[in-house]
Amino acid sequence: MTMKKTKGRQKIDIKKIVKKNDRMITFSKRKSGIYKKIIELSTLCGADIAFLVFSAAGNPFTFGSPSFEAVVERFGEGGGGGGGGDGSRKDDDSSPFQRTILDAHKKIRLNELSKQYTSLVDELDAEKERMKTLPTPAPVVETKEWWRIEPAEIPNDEILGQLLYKFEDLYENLRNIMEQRIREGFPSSSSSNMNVQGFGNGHII
Amino acid sequence: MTMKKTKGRQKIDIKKIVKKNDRMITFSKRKSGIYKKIIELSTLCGADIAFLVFSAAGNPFTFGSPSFEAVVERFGEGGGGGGGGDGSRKDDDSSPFQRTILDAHKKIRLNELSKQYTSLVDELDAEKERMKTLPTPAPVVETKEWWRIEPAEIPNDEILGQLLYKFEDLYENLRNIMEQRIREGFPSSSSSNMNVQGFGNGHII
DNA sequence: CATTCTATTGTTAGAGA
DNA sequence: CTCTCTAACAATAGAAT
Repeated sequence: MTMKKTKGRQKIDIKKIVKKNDRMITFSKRKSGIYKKIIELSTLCGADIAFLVFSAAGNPFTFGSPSFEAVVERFGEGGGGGGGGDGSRKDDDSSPFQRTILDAHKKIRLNELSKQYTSLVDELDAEKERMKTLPTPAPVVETKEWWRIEPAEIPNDEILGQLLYKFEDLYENLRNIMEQRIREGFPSSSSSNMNVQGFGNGHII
Repeated sequence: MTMKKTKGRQKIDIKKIVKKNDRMITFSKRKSGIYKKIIELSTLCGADIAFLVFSAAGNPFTFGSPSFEAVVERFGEGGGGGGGGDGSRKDDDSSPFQRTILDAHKKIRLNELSKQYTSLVDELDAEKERMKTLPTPAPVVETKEWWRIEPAEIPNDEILGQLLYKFEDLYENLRNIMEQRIREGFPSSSSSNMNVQGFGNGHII
């Protein structure tokens, strides 16, 4: 007789998968499926997309088109967000948008934070480039939990020293930047025109 | 004769849809499709997801589970990001993760920025609540482009005055907070343990 | 931009590597 | 967690609202 090779796709209820292994498999496959959908939507419609997901185990994954960071930055630059932004598991692009004054502030604030983040990333990228030119390039420490770097994981003290120096240098740099920004003060809302360009349109470094 | 009611789904190439109207329709439908996929992935696997998309027209839409903002905040709290983070239209969760020192810095920074953003949002939410209790609740200004609020759109000068006062008050508040944080200084990397908890685990306000 | 209808294409559950 | 295979399910192009 002709046995079917597989049972084929089975209908499942949309509720938490109990078996850990099955859950991980589904997570991996469906995440890939969404990535594909994102690429398709971006390509077909010329949309910019950022996607961020934490697995049940707490591992983060980011994906974006044209790139995760570029889209997040664009969000900060004045694209604005959806509506209330409080809804749990609910679409927040109600139409017409409830763009309240509160939202305006959130955007202005996020814009500034994003700018700071962007310039820091640029600085770090430059630093990364400089370190590449070192005679003995420092081996990269690979840890799943970056905030728990054990001393034993650092190959040798020389490299550790180099890294610590770089860290302190960068912190110093950032501190100076923030102090300068505060001395300059924030623009006050003396006009109803709250264009974000008032915060400066270039990198702060 | 029995004419088919529709042509059914047609195969299409994944390239930019030329006809503007068709593109908008596809954008709307596929965006909804991805929202559904996100809810399913979140429910099935217990994952937290944030999704952000800009339409070709530049309109932003956010979606998330359990909520867009909660997931972004979690990202800042130490979840860390994917790998290199530079790839255009490419998955950045290469395995094993290339969690470089650069990434660690980006996360620490993002963590702090996110904290500031979160506390500002909290403050604004509280402010929003207080304004609700006013005798004459201020009508909300609805504009698609929040950064271009024309004076004519403000119902009357009394409400405008109220709003401007609130804005300046909030800016003042934030300025003080940032100055205080800078006086306290940032933790230096004197230890290899760079746990983000060093930045404080509560709101800064 | 959002929705509905239907035929058709695309995605994926289960099992195994 | 990732990847392959196959038979079912599920998403969606096109047209119209």
